[in-house]
Amino acid sequence: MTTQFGKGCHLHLIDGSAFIFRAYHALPPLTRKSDGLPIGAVSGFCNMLQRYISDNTGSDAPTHVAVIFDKGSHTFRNDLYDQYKANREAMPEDLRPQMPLTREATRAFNIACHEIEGYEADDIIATLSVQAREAGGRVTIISSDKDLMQLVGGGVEMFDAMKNRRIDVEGVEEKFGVGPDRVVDVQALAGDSVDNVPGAPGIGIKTAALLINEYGDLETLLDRAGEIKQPKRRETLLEKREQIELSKKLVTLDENTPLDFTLDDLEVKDPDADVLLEFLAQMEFRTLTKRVADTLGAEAPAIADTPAAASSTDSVAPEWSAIEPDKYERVSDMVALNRWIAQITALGYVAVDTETTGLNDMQADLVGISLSTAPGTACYIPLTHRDGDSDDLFGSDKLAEGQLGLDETLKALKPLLEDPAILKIGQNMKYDAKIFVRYGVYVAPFDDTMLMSYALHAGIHGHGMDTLSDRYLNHTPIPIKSLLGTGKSAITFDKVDIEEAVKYAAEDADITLRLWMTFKSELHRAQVTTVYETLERPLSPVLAQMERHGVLVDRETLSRMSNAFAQKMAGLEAEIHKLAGRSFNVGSPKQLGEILFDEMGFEGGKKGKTGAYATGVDVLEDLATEHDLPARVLDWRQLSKLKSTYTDALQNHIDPDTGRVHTSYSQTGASTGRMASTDPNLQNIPVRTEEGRRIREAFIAAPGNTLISLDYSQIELRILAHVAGIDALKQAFRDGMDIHAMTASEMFGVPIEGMDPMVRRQAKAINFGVIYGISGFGLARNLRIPRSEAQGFIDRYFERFPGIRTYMDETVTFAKEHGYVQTLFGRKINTPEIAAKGPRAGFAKRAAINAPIQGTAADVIRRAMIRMPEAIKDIPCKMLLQVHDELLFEVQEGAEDQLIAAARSVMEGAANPAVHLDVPLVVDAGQGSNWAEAH
DNA sequence: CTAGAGCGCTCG
DNA sequence: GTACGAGCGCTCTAGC
Repeated sequence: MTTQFGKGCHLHLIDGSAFIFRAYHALPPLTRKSDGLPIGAVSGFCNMLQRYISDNTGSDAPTHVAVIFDKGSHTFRNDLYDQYKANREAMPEDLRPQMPLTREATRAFNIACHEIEGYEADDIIATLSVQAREAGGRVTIISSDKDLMQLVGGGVEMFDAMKNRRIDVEGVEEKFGVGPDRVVDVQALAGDSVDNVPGAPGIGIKTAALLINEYGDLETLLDRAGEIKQPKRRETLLEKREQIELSKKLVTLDENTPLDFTLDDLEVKDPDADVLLEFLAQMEFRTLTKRVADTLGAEAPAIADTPAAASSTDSVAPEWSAIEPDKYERVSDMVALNRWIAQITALGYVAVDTETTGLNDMQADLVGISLSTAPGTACYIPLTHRDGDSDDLFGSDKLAEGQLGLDETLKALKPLLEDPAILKIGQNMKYDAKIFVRYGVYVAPFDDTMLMSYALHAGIHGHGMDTLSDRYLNHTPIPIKSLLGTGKSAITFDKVDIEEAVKYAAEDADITLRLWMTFKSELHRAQVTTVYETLERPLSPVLAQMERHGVLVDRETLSRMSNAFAQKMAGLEAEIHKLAGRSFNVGSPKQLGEILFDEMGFEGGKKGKTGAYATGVDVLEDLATEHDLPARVLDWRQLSKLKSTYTDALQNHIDPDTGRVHTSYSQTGASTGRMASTDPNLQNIPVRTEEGRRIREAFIAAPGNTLISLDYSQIELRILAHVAGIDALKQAFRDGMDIHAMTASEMFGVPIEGMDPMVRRQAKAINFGVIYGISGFGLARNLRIPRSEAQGFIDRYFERFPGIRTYMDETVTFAKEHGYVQTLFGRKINTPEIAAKGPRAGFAKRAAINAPIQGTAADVIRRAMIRMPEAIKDIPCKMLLQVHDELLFEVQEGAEDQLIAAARSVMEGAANPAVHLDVPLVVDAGQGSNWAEAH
C-alpha cells in the first residue's frame, strides 16, 4: 500500500556521509574480532541509525525517509574550479572498506538509501527538499552542515542530531546574519577553507553579512562595490569579482539533480527483523544486536564466542543518556553531602574534579568540588564562591549564600578521598591532587583518564578533556571561557554564579566518569594496561612531589645578569644601527631582512611563506663572513634570548611563598613518552655555550645542601645498539670505549689513537643522525658539507653496520602495518601519518624510526623515577628535576656519596627485570653548590 | 586591545 | 622541502 507524497507528509533526509565521518572520528579504530575487518565507523553508524529510529516514533514521526550519500570524488564543481575540495585529506585507509557496509547497514534497517555519481549528497538533498516542498509536504534535514542551511524555510527545517537541536530560519539567521535565501551570497564572500572555496580574501561571515544586508544581494553589492568606504574591502571586491562569482556557483546547491527514484519510493517501512538482525550479527555487534532484538521482540541470533566476547567490539560505543547540565545536583547541606558519600562508599569509585581560582596549583585556592557516580549523575559542592552582584569593593569578598563550609566539607570528604578501597577518578589528577595536598588531603588510589588516553592514543590526538569528550562522547563541554571571559576582563572561578558553576563543574565530573568507562576496557584490548599501570599512573605522584618541592633559584644572581645583558645589548644595538645606516628594531626579523637584503644589497635572501626574508642563525652566520652587522646581530640575539627567556622570565616564576621555582611536568605532552616541562620550562636551560651555562649558577642548593646531577651516558645510542642488534656497537659499549671514535675508526679505517677530531665529529653527527632517521640532506646541512659527500658517509655507515638499515626498514614496515610502533616496554606510539603521501611521508618515517629509541630511553628513566622515592627514603634528600636523561637532586651535606650510590644503582638497573639489555647503562654523576657545578 | 601565526632559539 | 622530540618570547597582523 503506497501513499502519494503530498500535504501532511513529512520527509526526513539524513546526511549519511556526515553520519559516517562523525562515527569514524568518535570511536577508536575497532575491528571485527573474527577477521580483523575495520568496523568502528559501521558500528557508530548503526548505533546512530538505531538511536534515530527510536527517537522518531512519536506523533511527529516521518512518513518518508532516506539516507543520502556522496558518490565519487569528481562533481560538476570540480569542472568549474579544479581546486574545489583540493586540500581535503584522503579518506583514511581503514575507513574505505567500511563505506559499502554503511549502505548495506542502511538497507538492513529498511531505510531508502541513495547516491548519484557525480553529485554531492547536498545536491540530492536540495532536489528532494524542493520537490517535497512543492508537493505541500514538510522536510527535516538531519545534518548540521552549514552548506545545507540555504534550503531552510517554507516547511524545510534542519535537525542537528549531535546537539539535539532544530535549526529553523531564525537559527540560520543566527549563524549567517542573513536569511536562508541570502546564505549563498554570504558564503560566496566568506569562502570556505574546508572545501577550498576562495571567496573574498579578508572577508569573513560577519563582514559578508553586513555587506549583504546593506546592499540587498551579492549582485547589487558587486555592481556598486565602488561606493564602499573601506579602501581594502572596496579593492578586494572590485579585484576579486570573478572569484566571488565562481564561489557563489560552488556553494549554490543544484536543485535539479537527475533522480532515478521518486519521493513515493521513500515511504517509511518497518525493518525486517530477520534481515536486520542477521546483518548486525554478521558485523559481530553484540550489544546492539541484543538491543535491537529486544525492541523488535525477536530472538537475537548467536554470535560466535571469541575469547574477547566479554568486551565485544561495539561495547565502547556510548549508549548512555545524553549529557544534560540542567539535571546536575547542587550540594548545599550536610544531609545531601552525606547521601553522596554513602552512595560512593557503596559503589567503590567516584569521579572527582576541583574548581579553583587559577591554573597555578601552587597558588590557586579551592572554590568547589564536583563528584560523579554514574553517567548523568553528578553534583557540585560550591565552597568559596563570592557574592558577585555588588560593585562594592568589599562586598565582592563576601561568601555567597548556600554553601557548605570549606573545613567541614573537607573533613567529611577526606576519609573517602584517602580510602584505599575507593577509587578516585580524575582527568589530569596531578592537578587536583596537588590542590588537595595543600588542604591536607592525600588522594589515593586513583585512575587518570588523561593518562589512560595517552597510553591508548599517544600520537593520534590531544588528551585534554575537551578533545576527549568531543571524540569519544560526541559532546562539546561548556567552554570555561563562557564563564570566565578572556583577557583583562576575565574573572576567577570564585566569582562565577553558582547555578552556572554547577552545570559546568558537574559536567566535567560526568564526562570524566564516562571517559573512564570507555577507556577502562579499551586498555586491555589495546594491551596497554601494563604501560598505564606501571609507567603512567605511578609516575604522576612522583612528579607531583618534585613539582611541589621546587628548585631554589637566586633572584640576585639573575637580576645582576639581566642588568649586565641589558648594558651589552644597548652597546651592540648602537653599533648595529650605525652599521645599518639607520635605526630599526633589531628584534624584528622582518625589519632586519629588509635592511640586509633590500637596503644593504646582500645576495641570496630567501623569503618564507609570509613574504619576509629568513634571517635565522644559518643565514646570518654565512653573511657574518662578509660583514660585521650580521655578526653583531648574532651576538645581540644570544644576549636577548638569555635575558628575555631566562634571566628576566625566571624571576617571575619564583614562588612568593617558597622562594623556589616550581615547574609543571606534562606527562602527555610528547608523543614518545618523554615528559615536557612548562611554566617555566626547566628542560631547556642553556648549557652549550659558556655564557649561557652561567645561568645555571642561579640554580642553587639550599643552605647546608648540595645539588647532585646524575645523567645517563649515551642512552639512546645504547638502546639503538640493543634494538638493532649491532654487535660491534654493543661490544664497544661493554668495553667502555669512546663510541664516536670507534664508529669513525670502523667507517674510515683510521686508528682510534691520535684521531683527527674532525673525523670523530663527523662520526658523532652520523650516530645522532641515525637516531633521528638519517637523510643525506639533514646530515649535509648539519656538517655543512655537500649532500653527495654526506650520502657517501651514510652509505658507508650502512655497509659497515647493515643491522641499522634492517632495523629502520622493519620499523617502518611495522608502522605501516599496525599504525603504531612500540618501545621495549610495550608503550605504543601511534604513527597516523605513516600512510601519507608526499613530504609528509618522509617526516612520518623518520618519526617512526626515532620513536622506539627515544621512547625506550624515556621509559627507562621513568622506571628509575618511579622507584626512586623508595630507594632514597632514608637519605635526607629530594629529587628536584628531570631533563630527559638527567635527574637533579638536592641532598643534605654529608649524604652526597650515599645518594649517588643509591640513585645510580636505581638508574643503571632501571630496565630490569622487564627487559634485559645487551648493553650496560652507565650513569655519570656530578655535584656542587649550583647546577653549573653539578652538571 | 587581544588572539594567533610565524620566526627564532633554547634543551636532550 | 628534510634530520627526532619539546616550550616560550617577541613581532606582526587581523579582527573586535
